[in-house]
Amino acid sequence: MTVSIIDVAHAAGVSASTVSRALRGRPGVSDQVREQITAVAASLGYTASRSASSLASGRTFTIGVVVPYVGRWFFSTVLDAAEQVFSKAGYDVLLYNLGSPEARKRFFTKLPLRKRVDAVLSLLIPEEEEVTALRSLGVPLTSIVGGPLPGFTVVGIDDRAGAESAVRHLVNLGHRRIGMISGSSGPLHWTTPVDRRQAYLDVLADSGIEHDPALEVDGDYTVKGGERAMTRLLAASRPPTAVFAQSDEMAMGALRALRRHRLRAPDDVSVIGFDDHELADVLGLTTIAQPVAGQGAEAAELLLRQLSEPEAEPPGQVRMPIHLVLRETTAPPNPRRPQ
Amino acid sequence: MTVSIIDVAHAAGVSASTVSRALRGRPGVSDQVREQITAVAASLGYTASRSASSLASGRTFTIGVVVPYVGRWFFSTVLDAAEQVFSKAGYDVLLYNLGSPEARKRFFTKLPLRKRVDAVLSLLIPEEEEVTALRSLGVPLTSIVGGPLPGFTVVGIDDRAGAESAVRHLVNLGHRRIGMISGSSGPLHWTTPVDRRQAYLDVLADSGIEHDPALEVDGDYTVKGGERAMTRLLAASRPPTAVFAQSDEMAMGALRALRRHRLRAPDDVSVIGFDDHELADVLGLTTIAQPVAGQGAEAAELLLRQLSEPEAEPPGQVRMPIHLVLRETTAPPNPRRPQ
DNA sequence: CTGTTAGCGCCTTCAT
DNA sequence: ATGAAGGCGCTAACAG
Repeated sequence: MTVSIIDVAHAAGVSASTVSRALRGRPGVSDQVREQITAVAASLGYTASRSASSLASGRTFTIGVVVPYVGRWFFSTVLDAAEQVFSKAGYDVLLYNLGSPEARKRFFTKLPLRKRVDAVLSLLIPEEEEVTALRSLGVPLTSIVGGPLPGFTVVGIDDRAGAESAVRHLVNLGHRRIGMISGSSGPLHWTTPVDRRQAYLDVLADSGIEHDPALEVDGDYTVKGGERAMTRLLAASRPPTAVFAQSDEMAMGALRALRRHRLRAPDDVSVIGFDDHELADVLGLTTIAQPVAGQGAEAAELLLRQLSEPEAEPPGQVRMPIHLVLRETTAPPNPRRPQ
Repeated sequence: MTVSIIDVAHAAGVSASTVSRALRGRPGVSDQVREQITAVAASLGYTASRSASSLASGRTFTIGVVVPYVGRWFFSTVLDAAEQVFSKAGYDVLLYNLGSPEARKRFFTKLPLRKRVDAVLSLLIPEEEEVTALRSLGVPLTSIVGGPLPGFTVVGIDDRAGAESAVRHLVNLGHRRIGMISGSSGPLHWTTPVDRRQAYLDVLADSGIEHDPALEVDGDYTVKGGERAMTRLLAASRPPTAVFAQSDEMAMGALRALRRHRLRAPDDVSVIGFDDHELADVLGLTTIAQPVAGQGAEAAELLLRQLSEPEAEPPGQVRMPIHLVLRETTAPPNPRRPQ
């Protein structure tokens, strides 16, 4: 039924080994024969069975990509970029979407990618035992987001610096009551919320502004959470005149809450986000831009390099640049409103 | 190095075939032996090599998912839902992201999923030759979006009905000059833009409104395109008082254009979208909601059913329900503005 | 119920 | 530069 390497060999009048060598560009085949074999293979529509070649060679030419939520903009954007790099290099992508706790547990106990992948790209921050499980695969590991992780190449941004410029921007505009909508903590290695919070505290202290715990609210990294958080901030005895949201999606929720309260940004409250979400521009949201697709592509390339040069010491951590994008949701505090 | 089925067999004092049978839940193994083997396998951390078992059995337990742009909300949402269904059933997902024309051509000529998948879920509308290529795989095929396709199970919505209720909503509000931001045509089987346009024309005719070609502009299914389209509509000699955008992302672009022109929805122009994008709520966008994740899950389940019941005739087409979601961007035409 | 015997399709020595 | 033989790890028939 389906055409095998032997069919090609017969049709070309050579042995299977020669076909194998020829098609994979290995030395030991005369140019003429190689050309002929290539032509025959094409005309027969031959493709080597991945199962068979993996079994024989030990290489799978596929990369496992582990994602917490494919549906979220950040992750799908990273995945998109990474997949392009992998497929261009001839690698397939096995996707594992670990949104629910059950899916996640199932994945790490059964570890379906054992013997199935040449490398793993993780877009989630693994817990302690998950790290161990991944390491046991014995393949190169790269991760996006999060702090340094022994045995992993981590691609990310400087969260501290990003959050600093966000808060400093608000301070420079003249704000003194600055709220923060933060992300929930999560796993141990998930340093992002911690770093961004520390930067917030540092800039406040540096500017001689007293920190008011009432102005810090959790927004769960979601639009809905951001909306709830802003609602709580507005209900404070002395509401903030500006808010730093640790993600654009939470910032969008905050804008939504403002609209619901017949308030506007930046007239009543300034809002700055973090990420430069594809729709931040549509909403006119001022934010800290990070290269999302860029991180996916970079991580993928680093992984491929480890595959092609197994001897070379892989980088432990790579930082991508960030920058402030000024749009329309931040302005100096409104003098007509009470501070 | 890695533990094989023979290691387990030795450790358990049985043969490899018995281990194979026991672990896969096949009949012909006493409960006692099965239990013991399961325990031994677990303690050794054994997982069957997918390559080897696929090669021997012909089954791969993996599904190929083909996507035009993983980065776009609609597709990543469908993918998210489908992946969950597949992985719960013990299937892995091989992802192919075919954004660029080169990637797409490469995919359909090399057809890397030959002999690698048990079924294919396509989120793109295949061209004529692409349909042939997919059929040649000899596995069940399901597709999301698009018209009926022989040999495929197609899951989708009633585009006609959806667009009809959108336009009718505008008419009912009293609008007579109704613009449309449409999606570009694309491949032959891509009936969505055609259907939605036809519904637009039908409702206009049905309401005794003359169709003005100047009020129809292409928005390319993107935010930017929607913005450009709305800008053109506003420049018309007699601009529309309401606009139907064939997707929420184009509608968001339209809202952006309005803001840039110091206009507002619905005060100056009403805007209705299509999809119920996750951020439609944030923007207060009135729209036609379609079950996006629902379609992904449904398609995945139909595929699994075909796998478990190969005899049964698969459904040719499945329609999911849609409904109008009233929010804040539509209202009766403003009497203070000239029609 | 369990073990034995052949492959699945390819890659990799080792000869020639 | 090429061919022959063996094996990758597992499953599926066939015996017992």
